[in-house]
Amino acid sequence: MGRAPCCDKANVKKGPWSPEEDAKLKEYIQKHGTGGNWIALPHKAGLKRCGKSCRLRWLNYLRPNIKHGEFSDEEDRIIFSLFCSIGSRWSVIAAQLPGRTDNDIKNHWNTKLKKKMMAMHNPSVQEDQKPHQATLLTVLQNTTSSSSSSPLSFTDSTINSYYHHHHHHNPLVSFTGSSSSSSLVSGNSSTSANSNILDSSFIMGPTQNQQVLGNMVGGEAASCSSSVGSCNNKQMCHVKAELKNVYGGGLHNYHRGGLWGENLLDYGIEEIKQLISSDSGSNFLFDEN
DNA sequence: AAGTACTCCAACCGCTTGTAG
DNA sequence: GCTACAAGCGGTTGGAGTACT
Repeated sequence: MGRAPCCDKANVKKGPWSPEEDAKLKEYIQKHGTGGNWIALPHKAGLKRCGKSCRLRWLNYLRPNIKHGEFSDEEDRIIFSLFCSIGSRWSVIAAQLPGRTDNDIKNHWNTKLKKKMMAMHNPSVQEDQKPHQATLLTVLQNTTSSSSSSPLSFTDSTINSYYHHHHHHNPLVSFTGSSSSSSLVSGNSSTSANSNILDSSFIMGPTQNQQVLGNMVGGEAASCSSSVGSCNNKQMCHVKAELKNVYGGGLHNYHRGGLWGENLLDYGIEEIKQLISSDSGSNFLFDEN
């Protein structure tokens, strides 16, 4: 059986795009748009390419306002922060970074940020160890104990200012803390003691509904180690449902009765710290298994 | 200078999701 | 509700470029 091919592979060119092909595709789309049908587009545009290939080329390279080149520290911070919140949902992360594509961010993560994170997580860690093996907790701890000049250190003001400036709403990472201490969670001993729990856990809201904030794509319990796309666990489905809320219903619907039982925006940074470092036996640290 | 190892990124593959009929 | 198809997505790969020995 198997899946039917999306196009006639025999008559389709593969590999790098030539400048001529780029020009054809760009010209066609600028004139006629995509028409909502990528499958038919290459034929109409006179290209011997798969529709998927055209779509990818357009979205990742030819589309106007695409930003190429170095990622700024601020972008790094945002990517890192969102990764901690929702995992490898590159398209969602890309939506928060105007001009960046999911592919771009994914590549950037895999080639740069992953290593930075591993270095922070454990300087002696082997290169081939997957970033998934780091926990949200350790990341946060490292993050917060780093100097503010670190590319991977966050400030609530940094993130807030970014979103206020660009998007008004940040559904996934919003801190209302006014403290300049720049930490989401303090790296205190109580959190350290819970690291093993967090290794295979999701961070849960303080309420009993046990909805998922998001996972750190970590650990076997999460079973999302290699592919979120193919991950069929219910946590991921839940994240997707929440994201749907975010983008479909807006921020205010997102947290209400959702992740935290109330709007996360209503929490100050200190309260968030408390939530995270609170009683290890509570539902806050909830091991799915 | 030549060979090898490593890095980066464009592009591909195949699975999931959305939707029209 | 079911099926088929297209779009979207995320993981993976291949090759070009660069660094190292």
